[in-house]
Amino acid sequence: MSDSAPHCQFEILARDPGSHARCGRLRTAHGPVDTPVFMPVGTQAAVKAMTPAELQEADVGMILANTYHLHVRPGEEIVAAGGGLHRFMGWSGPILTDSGGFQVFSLAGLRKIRDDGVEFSSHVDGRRLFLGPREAMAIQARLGADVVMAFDECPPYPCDHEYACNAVRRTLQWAAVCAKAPRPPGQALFGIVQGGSYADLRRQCAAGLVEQGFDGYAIGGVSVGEPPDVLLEAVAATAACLPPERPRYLMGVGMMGQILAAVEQGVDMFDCVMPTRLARHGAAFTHRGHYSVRNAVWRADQRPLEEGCGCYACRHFSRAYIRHMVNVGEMLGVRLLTMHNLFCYMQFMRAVRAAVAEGRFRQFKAAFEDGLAAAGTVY
RNA sequence: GGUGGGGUACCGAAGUGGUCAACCGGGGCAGACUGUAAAUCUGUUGGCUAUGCCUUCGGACGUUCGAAUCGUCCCCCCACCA
Repeated sequence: MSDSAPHCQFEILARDPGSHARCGRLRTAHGPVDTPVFMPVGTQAAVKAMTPAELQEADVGMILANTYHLHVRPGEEIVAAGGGLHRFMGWSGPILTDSGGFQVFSLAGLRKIRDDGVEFSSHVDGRRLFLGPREAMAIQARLGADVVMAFDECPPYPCDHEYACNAVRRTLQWAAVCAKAPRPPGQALFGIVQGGSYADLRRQCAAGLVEQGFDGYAIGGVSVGEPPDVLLEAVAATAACLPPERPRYLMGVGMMGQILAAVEQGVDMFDCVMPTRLARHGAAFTHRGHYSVRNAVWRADQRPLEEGCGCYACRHFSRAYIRHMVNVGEMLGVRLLTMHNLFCYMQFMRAVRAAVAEGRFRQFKAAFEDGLAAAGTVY
C-alpha cells in the first residue's frame, strides 16, 4: 500500500441498506462534488455546444477532458500558458482528464502498442506521436485537472484471455510509472482496472492497483461494444474488489439504466458522450428513455421536449420549434437539445442521490425500470 | 414571327432501343450512437393482393418483338434574332 496521503478527500455520506449503493462527496482543488456524479464529456476543453454558464445552469458539477486530444491540439503548452485548463476554458469547477488510453482503442489502426507506451499517428495531420505513462502524466500535469487518470490499455471486445491478460500486465506496469510521476499539488490520480470480460483478470488487475494505492479506481474497458450483461458482470466483478473508502469511476457509461445498475454495485462516478452526442444527432432524453425530435409525429407538437422539465429549452420552446431548428440545420437546435439532455441527466443524478440518501434506492430503480417498460423503451 | 436549346420521380440531375421503376445529389421518412477522428453514420424514398404484377420519363399518335430513348404533330420553358 502506498503511504502517501490521498490527493482528494472522499467522504461517504450515506449507504443504501438494500444494495452497495452509496452517496458521497469528493473534495477536489476546485470544490466538492456530490456522488454518484455524472460528468459530461468535454474532450477538447469544451462540452460541445455549451458555455460554462450553461453547464452551471444545468447543474453540471464536474466535467471530463482528454489528454490525447489536447496534446494534439492546441498542445499542453498553450493550455499551460493560458493558466491551465480551468482558466483556459473558463470553467472553475472540477475537471477530470482522461489519460488518452482510450484513444489507443478508439484510434486503433493509427497506432502501435509497445511495452513503454503507444506510437500514434495523429488523427489530425498524421504526424507520429508517442504516448506512454510518463508522457500522459507530464501532459496531464501541465493541463492541471483536479483528477487525472493513469495511462491504460483498453482492449477491444471481444478479445481472448491472453490478449486481455497482456493488456492488464501493461496497464499495471504503466500505472506504477504514473503513480511515481510528479504531479501538481492537489492533483488526484486514479488507476484504471482492465481485464475485459474475464473476472479473474478483473480481480487481478484491481488487486494490483490497490496494492499500488491510488486516490480512486476506475473500471475501464467497458462500453466497447459488448452486450449489456457482459458490461454489468465486469462492473460487479471489479467493484467488489475495490476499497470501499475510495471513489469508484465507471468509464464511458452510459445510459440511465446502466448507471442505476452500476450505482447498485457501489459505483460513484460516470461519464458518457450519450446526452451530448445524441443531442447533436437530434435526440431528446427523458426520464423514460429518449426519442428523436426529427420524427414527423412532433411536427406540430406544442409541448416542451419533456413535460414538467425546468430546463431553459423546455421553459421557452416547443418540440415543433426544436424539431424545426434541427431539421433546417440551425445550430440553436443542437444547443437547446444539449442543454435539455444535460439538465435531464443532472436531474436524474440528483434523484439517484436523494434515493440513496433516503435508503430507497431499490424502489427508485424498480420505479425507473417500470417507467421504461411502460414507455416501451429498452436499454 | 424566326433560329437554337430544353421539358425525367418532391426538387436538381444522369440516362439516348432491351440488363430501367430509372445512376447520383438534395429534400423526406426511419434507425444507430456508451472513457467523442461523431452537429456523424446507415437504411429507405412510384403503387400493390409483393421472389411477381401494375402505372410512370410534357401530351397524343406512330415505328418496333421491345420506347424515357426513334418518327410526326401539339403544349410549355429558356436564349438569341426580329
